[in-house]
Amino acid sequence: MQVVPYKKEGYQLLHDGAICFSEMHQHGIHIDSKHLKGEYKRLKKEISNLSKLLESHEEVKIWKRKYKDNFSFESDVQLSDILFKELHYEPTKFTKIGNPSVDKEALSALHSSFTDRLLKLRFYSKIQNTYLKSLIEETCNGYIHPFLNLQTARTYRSSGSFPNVQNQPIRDAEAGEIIRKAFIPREGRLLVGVDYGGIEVKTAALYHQDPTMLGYLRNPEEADMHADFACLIFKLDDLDTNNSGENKLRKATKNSFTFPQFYGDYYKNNATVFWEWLQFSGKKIKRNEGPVIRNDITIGQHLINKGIKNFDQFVKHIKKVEHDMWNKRFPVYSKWKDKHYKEYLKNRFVTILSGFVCQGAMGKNDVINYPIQGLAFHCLLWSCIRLNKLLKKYKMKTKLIFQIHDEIVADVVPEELDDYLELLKQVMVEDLKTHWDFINVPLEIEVKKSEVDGNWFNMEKTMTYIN
DNA sequence: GGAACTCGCCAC
DNA sequence: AAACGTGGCGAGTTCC
Repeated sequence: MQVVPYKKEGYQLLHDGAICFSEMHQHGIHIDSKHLKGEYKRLKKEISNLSKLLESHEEVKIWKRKYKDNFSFESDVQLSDILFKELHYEPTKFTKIGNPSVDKEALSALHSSFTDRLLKLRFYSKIQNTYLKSLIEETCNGYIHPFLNLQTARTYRSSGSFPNVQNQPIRDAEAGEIIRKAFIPREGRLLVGVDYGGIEVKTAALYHQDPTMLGYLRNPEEADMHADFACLIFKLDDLDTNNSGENKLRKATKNSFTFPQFYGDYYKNNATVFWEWLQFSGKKIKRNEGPVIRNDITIGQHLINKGIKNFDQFVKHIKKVEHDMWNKRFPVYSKWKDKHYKEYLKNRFVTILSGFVCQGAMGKNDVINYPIQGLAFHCLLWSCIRLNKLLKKYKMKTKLIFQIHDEIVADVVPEELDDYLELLKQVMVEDLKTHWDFINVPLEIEVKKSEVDGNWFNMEKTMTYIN
């Protein structure tokens, strides 16, 4: 599989992008070394305490007896051997090549104090070895200078390395706090992050032009796609986003159904993920389970009232919603996917609107996803290049420092903050649409900022802007 | 002692 | 018929 620019425009984008990223690389990110070293020490102690506690478990005694000097808590091979061969636990999950899995899900399923403790150790070890350690190693005179690569991803997205700034923890609050507090602005400055809202859904629409989807994107005040799907899935007449339980259902729908469907997932997986989200304990739905919705009833009770009493019935229902999604709600999107894939089978390549060709052996999901994902990133790349040029042109001291696919982070001088925000609006929302006139949906940016001398963990939402 | 592999897990 | 897209990286393991 190969991706190449096929228009001069595509080539130019990468050329300018490489220069821009190399300047961001030179700018570097200010790092709180004291915080890093303190946390590293703290976790070392934490891990050592957990190790000691683990020694008392029967499983570890057997493990150590068998592996002697080679024993390691980090060895999945050893762990798998002890649990499933020595102790004869029943595996619930298997790896790609068919070995019993010892990932988080598999270990949690064993419900033992030993595996719970081991998972905790593994979590701290991940933070320590993957994040703290590499940040400490890469820090030079108080700064890291991470690489942002344009030559590696099949989709012509970017990647990051030494260290990879694109996968720093955030979803887990504890890990996020430990790591992101180390990312700080230059003295007397603040960090400002800006990201494009829903950019992949929008770039998809630029290809398929489904009228229903265009409607959602053009009327964000009146139409809410995720809420609409939540209503279908949970058999609700409408959804009240001010009700916290119902808002949870909307979020679960977005993460367990709508987005996975766009990436090419299917109803059976969706249903399984929903079960986790809703925290349903067994196959049979119980009256007292799940988030509480209006009139103080649980979603468990509500589903039972609507005739969905167990997992199998729920799966069948999701299958129906999936069918409705692609055949009734988004038939034009659906037809585009088929047509686009057939064209690939005929030509053996597909093009990206920003001026690239994807060619070679690809699966159906790849053929559909690459042009969408690539173009979404190219929107950000174009903005990065333009912003960087204008900051230099206006002789501003504010610097772009890194980028995460649909987000740009800058180190901002407080006196320049308002000007920088204006630049963001102008470039990311207005100028990009002029540059690529095929963008016929509104663009939206969301801006977060830290305090002056703050950090990347404590970011506060400051502005959204839609055109 | 390094290359290539597996597995697990972090991000968008 | 098939079944979630893109990456980086650490630790352990195996092979040469």
